[in-house]
Amino acid sequence: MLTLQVINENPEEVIKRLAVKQFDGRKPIMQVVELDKQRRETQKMRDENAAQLNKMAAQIGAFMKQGKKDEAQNAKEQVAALKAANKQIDDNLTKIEEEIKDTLLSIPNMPHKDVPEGKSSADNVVEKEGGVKPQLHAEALPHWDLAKKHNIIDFDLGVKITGAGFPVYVGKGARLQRALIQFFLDEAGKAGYTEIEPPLVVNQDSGLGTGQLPDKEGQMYHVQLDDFYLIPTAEVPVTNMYRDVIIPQEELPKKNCAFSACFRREAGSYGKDVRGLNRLHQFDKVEIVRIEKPENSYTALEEMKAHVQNLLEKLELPWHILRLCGGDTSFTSAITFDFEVWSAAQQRWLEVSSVSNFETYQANRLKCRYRGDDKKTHLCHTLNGSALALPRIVAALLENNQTPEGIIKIPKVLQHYTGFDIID
RNA sequence: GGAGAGAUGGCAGAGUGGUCGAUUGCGGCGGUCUUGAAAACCGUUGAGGGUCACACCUCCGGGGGUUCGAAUCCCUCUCUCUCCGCCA
Repeated sequence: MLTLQVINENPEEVIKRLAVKQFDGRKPIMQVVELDKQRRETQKMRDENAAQLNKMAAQIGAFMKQGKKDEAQNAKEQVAALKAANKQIDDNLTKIEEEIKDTLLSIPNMPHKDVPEGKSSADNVVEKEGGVKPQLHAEALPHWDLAKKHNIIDFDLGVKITGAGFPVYVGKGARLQRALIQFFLDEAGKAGYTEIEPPLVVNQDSGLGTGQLPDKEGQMYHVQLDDFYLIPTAEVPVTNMYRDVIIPQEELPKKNCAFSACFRREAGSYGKDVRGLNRLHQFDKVEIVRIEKPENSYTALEEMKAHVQNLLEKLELPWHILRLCGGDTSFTSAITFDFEVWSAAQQRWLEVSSVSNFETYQANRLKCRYRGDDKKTHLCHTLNGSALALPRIVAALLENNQTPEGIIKIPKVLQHYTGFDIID
């Protein structure tokens, strides 16, 4: 969530920048400013009463010690009246604080100044591209047909065992998954990211910390018996490692990577967009997460983009980078770049990575801080990106690398991991 | 799952109703001494709110209660440890 400090400093500027995200912030921002003023006044009253009460309690203690029973009794009666008054103020203060928090939670992150105007994905800007789109032969198949033909991914079996969106990878298909995971983790390791194997279920506090809760409650699988949530991305457990932590500044940046299965309910999705591997309820992903000092976070963001680009180039896939417009940038993000790969048989781009800088928005909720040269605590910047999500990479690899001979070629860089160079 | 013990500042560990936001040790930081370092000695060292700055307020796992007054008593939740059982 945004900090009160930023909002109080220049509410008009905040409103203006939120408008880039197609968010009308006037009402909530002004409400926060007003509520915060009330909070300060109310707290002042409460504190003064509390100080008075503390003083009298100490006095009573002194009277008791000296055996002045009457004076003590007299003071006790005065305290009772004060206490009743303070209870009222205290309740009021709690109410105001809750209202401020709820309002703050309803306000999205401010977009960075480099985020382009725009309402929807149609307004995203292609920033950079690379690779060559392959020309497929006449009998080329989409990946779901290829998966069936070569018996490497069984969607029907997944439906039988669990339901739609939970494919079963078989033989070389399973091996390819493992190869990609290993490849991505190795590359992240080489780039200086410390590998984490996180829990796949998290508690409510963690969901709140990274912003999945309360607004995206319906998108996560909820284990009701224990009140746990299946993670939609490793970002959740990994970023929450730094919840309620003050990091010595010499330990920054924190660079972590993690492989995990990801679980998403994807309520409301349907149609051709969800065919085959295009959209799943369970999928594999390697995530990179960084905790940075504010002055370094945009350099870090560029490094992360370069890292993802490098992965796609090594996999020899046609790619491009989208700079998301305000309307398409997520609630918590200040700026986001999406990477898409060209799926030759489907003749469409598939999103395989999303790299974002959240600046202090997540850190404020997480209370993730560092101690600066001034010996004071400051909020960190948090960033994350997929590096990479598997299913659509697999879709593109299968489709783009199929040959007229009816085999699928494995990119060189993966052969060492798969142990085979073709799927026949 | 059964029985018991516990949760205090970066760590260790006192504190069982009154000036305790918390003894002490370690660690950290600053200084004295030293050519430099170590040792020794002195000082300092939690977070948040509030203020121009002070004052002041809140926080001893979370929530609630008793009391003029709670780290200390009561209720409740969560977590940790030990023993037993089960088990990849």
